[in-house]
Amino acid sequence: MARKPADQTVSREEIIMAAAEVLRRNGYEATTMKDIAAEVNLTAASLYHHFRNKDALLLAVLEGGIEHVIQQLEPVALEEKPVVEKLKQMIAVHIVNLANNPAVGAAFVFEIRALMNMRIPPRNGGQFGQEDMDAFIEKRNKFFAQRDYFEKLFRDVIQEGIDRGVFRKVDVAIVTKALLGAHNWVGVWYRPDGRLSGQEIADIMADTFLRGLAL
Amino acid sequence: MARKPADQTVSREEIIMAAAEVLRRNGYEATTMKDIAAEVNLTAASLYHHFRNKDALLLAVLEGGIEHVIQQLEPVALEEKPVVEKLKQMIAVHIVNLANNPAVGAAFVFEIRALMNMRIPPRNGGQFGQEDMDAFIEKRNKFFAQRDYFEKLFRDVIQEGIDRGVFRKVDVAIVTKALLGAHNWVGVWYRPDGRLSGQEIADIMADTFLRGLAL
DNA sequence: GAAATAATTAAATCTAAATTCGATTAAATT
DNA sequence: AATTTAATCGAATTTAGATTTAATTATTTC
Repeated sequence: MARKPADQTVSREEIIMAAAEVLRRNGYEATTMKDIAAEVNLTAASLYHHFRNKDALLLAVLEGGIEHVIQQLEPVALEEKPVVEKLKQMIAVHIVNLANNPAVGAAFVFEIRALMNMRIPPRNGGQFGQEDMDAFIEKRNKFFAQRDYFEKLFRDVIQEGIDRGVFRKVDVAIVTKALLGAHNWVGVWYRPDGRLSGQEIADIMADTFLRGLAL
Repeated sequence: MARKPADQTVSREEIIMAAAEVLRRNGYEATTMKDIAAEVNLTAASLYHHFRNKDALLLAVLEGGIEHVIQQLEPVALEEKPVVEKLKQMIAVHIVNLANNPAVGAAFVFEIRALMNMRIPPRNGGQFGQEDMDAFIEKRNKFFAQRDYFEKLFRDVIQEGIDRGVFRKVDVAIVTKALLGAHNWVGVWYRPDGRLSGQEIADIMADTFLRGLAL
């Protein structure tokens, strides 16, 4: 036989979402292609029709996540408006994102290391050609650049606040790491059925953090 | 042959430290027994003389870490002194710990999931008896209890500050998670050769956070 | 210094997981 | 309707890695 009779066909996007969810539960290394496939009612072999290999699938999860956040964050960060408002809104965007998709958020915290340490070419070599490797490495580097840019968006706004005399003179690098650490952790502990919504959590955190920055 | 001639014999503690370091680099699932063994100039087989299996080794890393922190944190948390001072000191203890041993700190952030999802008995079953499993599960539960207790120490001090009218009325659960998230992240980005010492980072973070709590 | 114990190793086992392959069916195009 | 392209599967391949075993040497202990 081949192909399940009555069932729907599965899209690339659906696989990425499913992968994120399985990754959240088990982590990259502990997740098997079979696990991911099962989540969308496919066999492991079928996944290779959509992604070159497991690494490419992880990268796709992370890429999708960062692009989505940056796309929402950038306009706010670059807008001309009071820094306090701006930062408050950025915090909300980030945390609400994390709450809406904790799986992707958790991947950010947990799986970036897997991406860093990834052996290229992959373990068994496979039919990976030089071009495949180059393409993968380029995508990966782009991802890291976006991650750094994401952090920079926050850092720059905090710096702007200091320059404008709205925030006190803090160590911007450290304070930014502290803020993002608090955020990232949300992706780890947040549960959709919890007491508070993403927006409520964001408000509490923004409030506390902004008081910490106030003169 | 057997046993290296002139070399020193390796202790359980040394293996635990080595494991933490390798874990920090690669993560639990991606770390092989061979990797850990190499770090202490042993073969993989030798590790089984010191630990029942890979899981037990991870548990030992985490156990050692939490016990060490709690041991330092508890006296401070339970001491009778101004809450502000107390919390400041607790933050310093935690962060300095993380900075002194980022490997263990990173294990906390990254590897707890591996411990949660761990299949007992382990993959190939091995010579694991019911007693072994029971012992492992008990140790694991104890670890989780300690982790919760650790978080409670911080939560209680923040609550105390509110009760005494020293801190404003914040959502204690969320604010505690935010604080610990910021801390945990230190274990991820901190580098011993970086610009600031653990104590300096702690001071900056404590300062910002305490202002966030102030009335 | 013999016997027990601790630490180590090489080699063998055993399994799970990534990936490939060839066949098959569905859907879209021409 | 014929052909191409997309999606799927089962089975085979390959490999790495955890764990076991049996042997070897070092260190205590009596």
